[in-house]
Amino acid sequence: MFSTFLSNLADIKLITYNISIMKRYNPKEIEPKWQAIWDETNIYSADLNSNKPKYIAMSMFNYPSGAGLHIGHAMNYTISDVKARFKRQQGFESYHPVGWDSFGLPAENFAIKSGISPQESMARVIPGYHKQYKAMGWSNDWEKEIATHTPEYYKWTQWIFIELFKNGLVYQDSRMQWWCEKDKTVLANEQVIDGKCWRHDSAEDPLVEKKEVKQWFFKITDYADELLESIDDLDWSESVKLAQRNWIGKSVGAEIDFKVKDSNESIKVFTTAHDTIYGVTFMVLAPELELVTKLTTKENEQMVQDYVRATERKTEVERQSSKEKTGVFTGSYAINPINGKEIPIWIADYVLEGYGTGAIMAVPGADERDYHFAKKFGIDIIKVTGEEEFTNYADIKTSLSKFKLINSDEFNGLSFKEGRLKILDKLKEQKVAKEKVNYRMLDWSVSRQRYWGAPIPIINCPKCGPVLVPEADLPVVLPEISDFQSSGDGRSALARATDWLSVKCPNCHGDAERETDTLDTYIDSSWYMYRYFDPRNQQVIFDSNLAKKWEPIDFYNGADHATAHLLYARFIARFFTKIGLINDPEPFKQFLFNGKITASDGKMFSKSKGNGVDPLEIINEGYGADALRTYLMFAAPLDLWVKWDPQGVPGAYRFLNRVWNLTQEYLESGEGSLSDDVKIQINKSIHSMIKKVTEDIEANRYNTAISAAMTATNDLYKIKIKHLNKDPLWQEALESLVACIAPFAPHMSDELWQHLGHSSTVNKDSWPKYDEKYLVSDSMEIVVQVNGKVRAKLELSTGINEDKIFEAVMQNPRINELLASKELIKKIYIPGKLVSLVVK
RNA sequence: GGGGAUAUGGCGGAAUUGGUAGACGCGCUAGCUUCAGAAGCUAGUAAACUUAUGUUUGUGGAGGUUCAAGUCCUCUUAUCCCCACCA
Repeated sequence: MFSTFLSNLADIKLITYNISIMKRYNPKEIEPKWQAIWDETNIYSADLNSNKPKYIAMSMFNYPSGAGLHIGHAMNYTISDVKARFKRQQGFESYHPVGWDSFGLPAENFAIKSGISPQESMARVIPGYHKQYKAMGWSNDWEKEIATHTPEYYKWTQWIFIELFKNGLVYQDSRMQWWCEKDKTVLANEQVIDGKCWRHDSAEDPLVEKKEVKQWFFKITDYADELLESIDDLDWSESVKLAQRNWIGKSVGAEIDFKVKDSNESIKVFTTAHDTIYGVTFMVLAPELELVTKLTTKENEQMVQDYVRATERKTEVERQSSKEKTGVFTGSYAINPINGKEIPIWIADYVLEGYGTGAIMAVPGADERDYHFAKKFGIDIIKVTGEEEFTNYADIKTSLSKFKLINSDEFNGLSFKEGRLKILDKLKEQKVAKEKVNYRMLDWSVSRQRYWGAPIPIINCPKCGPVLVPEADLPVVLPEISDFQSSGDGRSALARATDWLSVKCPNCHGDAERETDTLDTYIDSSWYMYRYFDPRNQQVIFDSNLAKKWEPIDFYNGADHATAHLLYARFIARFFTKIGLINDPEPFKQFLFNGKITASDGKMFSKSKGNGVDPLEIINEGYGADALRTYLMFAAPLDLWVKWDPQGVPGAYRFLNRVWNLTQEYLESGEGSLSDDVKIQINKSIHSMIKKVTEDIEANRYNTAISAAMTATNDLYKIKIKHLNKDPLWQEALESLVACIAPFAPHMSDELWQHLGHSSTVNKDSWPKYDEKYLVSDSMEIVVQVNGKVRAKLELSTGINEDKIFEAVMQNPRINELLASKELIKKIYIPGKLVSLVVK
């Protein structure tokens, strides 16, 4: 498709039209030329100490893989690049940073297979990206490039671990963790998707398992409330804000102790409906709880053990897919603190270890799941709420307070609301309950049994236990090794790096060993935006004053990582704020969750399917980066998914070509001047374009910004047929047009800007201003509707008053005809727009 | 099961927030140019009817509010996304 067109393009005959003598648009020539000039002049290097107002726009940084740049990257980084360029042209000190999220599993897996170390593959792969990023025309500041796998960077990732530790936000715990047999590593909950590892989720991949592992945790739950509450004020895509709220999953309720009969044990439960406590007819523990063994009686031991084992073998998917309730009785009873009733204690897999306390008070009279369980096992069901008479359905929906408690002794007749307060008071008096807020979000497990990450700065001493590496000894450099396979005992390949492993305890100076776990790579990406403010600092993580000047990130975008990454980054920012490094607890002022690009059939692009579109191929074929960029930004609103249209890039190319040719024709036009009439037309067209493009880029409506530039180009084409000459207004019009498309097509714009006589670049301080006075015209079109239907359009002068307008309407022959022998009941005038007449 | 979003020509999508539906682009049609193709330029392109000025219908479906509804309200259908035995 492309090749037919382009082979022709290449040997285009210079005989058509009158462009024979003028330069033709050839991206293959001008794009590398300008990329070299930008490189030499360093024009995209931001002066962080500048007095200009600052602006920083960035997309989520890239994981460098052998596959190189794909069309999804082209989408993401062009979005932030357009924003950065727009602001740069507007006179901001605009910073479009670049970096590499270069730690992580793919490079390590590749190393295991190939024997090529991750350090080496990064050294090979990253320079390739440099070329590709430049070929796309992205205005990155290469002087401040960072990569998370360099000791200069991960020294500070380790430093963050130490600071969090010193502030009581790090702890070690043994947990049953998801374990990926293929990667030989534990996984965070969010890395388990449909029961499989997020990196191994195809049909033939194994399901994840649970394994007990000692791990380090960050106490992100300490910040749960703050993180939740401040979501409201963020200028972020709504879907992402919602995902964050759900992820944190706050619920307000109570924690209640149930004593176990004939035992010193008690069962703590979390409930949001303590008002139903009179309806509790049994307790359920998650099978994994330690308490289960203690509460199981001799007679039930075998049955319980069998059930627990069966549950362990079940995957999360199996547990969730079967709605049929299963469970066994432990043989023990608990005492309901509100009325002293004995209630049987069961275990069942519908209660999850990880949520709340892992135990529930079951109220089959109120909860559907408990109801099904009770039905199946013949347990009592007590109804504890009754309804008042309702006159309509809406009342039931809107007013829970109309439900009254029943079967609840002294609380009978109270509404839910009152019952909640009074029942809780009574339980609190007995000291068996307290208000409790529960979160779905758990603490952040940061240990990974992998090689290719930042080593955890901990030394395990047989005498002193885990001891922090002293700050002066940072970074704990990842040793270069040759066998990257996990040690197989659950530890990373680092366990075999014996020289590196043995070390003296900083505390007692006895023999000790380094921690062999590395840090979750999400930590690397949770603070990188701040390192951009001071990427070469060896003394501190970053200059706090610079960070305070440049925070927050004004514009951030990405098509993935809507929950984990953004939540972790917000957590770290809050911590940085607490320790005084920065002032703003929110790292990203604006976040755009942009759509992805798929193949024409709506399926994801993938190498294996062979349906990929290579951005560089399109550039090299002759359409150029400018046309590709313009198409990607024009195809749809940024938050929608785009289906790749093979005709899209040629279409964008055609538009750029029109702008190019128009400029060339102007440059070759003769002396002359324009009539006032034509001047009004040109001014109106150009100034409304400037207004629309300015507002639309600001509001992330790139597609309509580009269409406004197209409309103006079309207008100018119509005018130029008869009125093209060297009048200064033509110069001004073309400069405005070129400047307005520069964020999308920066190479061509710089070339044309030069043709138009500028020695400076269009990419700085060139944004045109519009003047409202050109947008108003002295006539207006008034639409006349009769009974809601458009029947006439009148061209009237703007100064005319309402009476005169109606007069003009009535004089219109067509309207006259329609009103004949009808009675005019109502007339409405919407200023400057329309007249609506109602007749009978 | 819960929550959210979307639905407009042959296609991607516009629509000043209740005021001329279909901007802009793709595709298609015709004309010019060309040996020819491609590119370029000009014009047309929601549907049906009409010689024509025009008329009627039309924003997933059914109702409603209004002088006026793609936009607001009620119900409904389909698609997509997120969360999911969350106590």
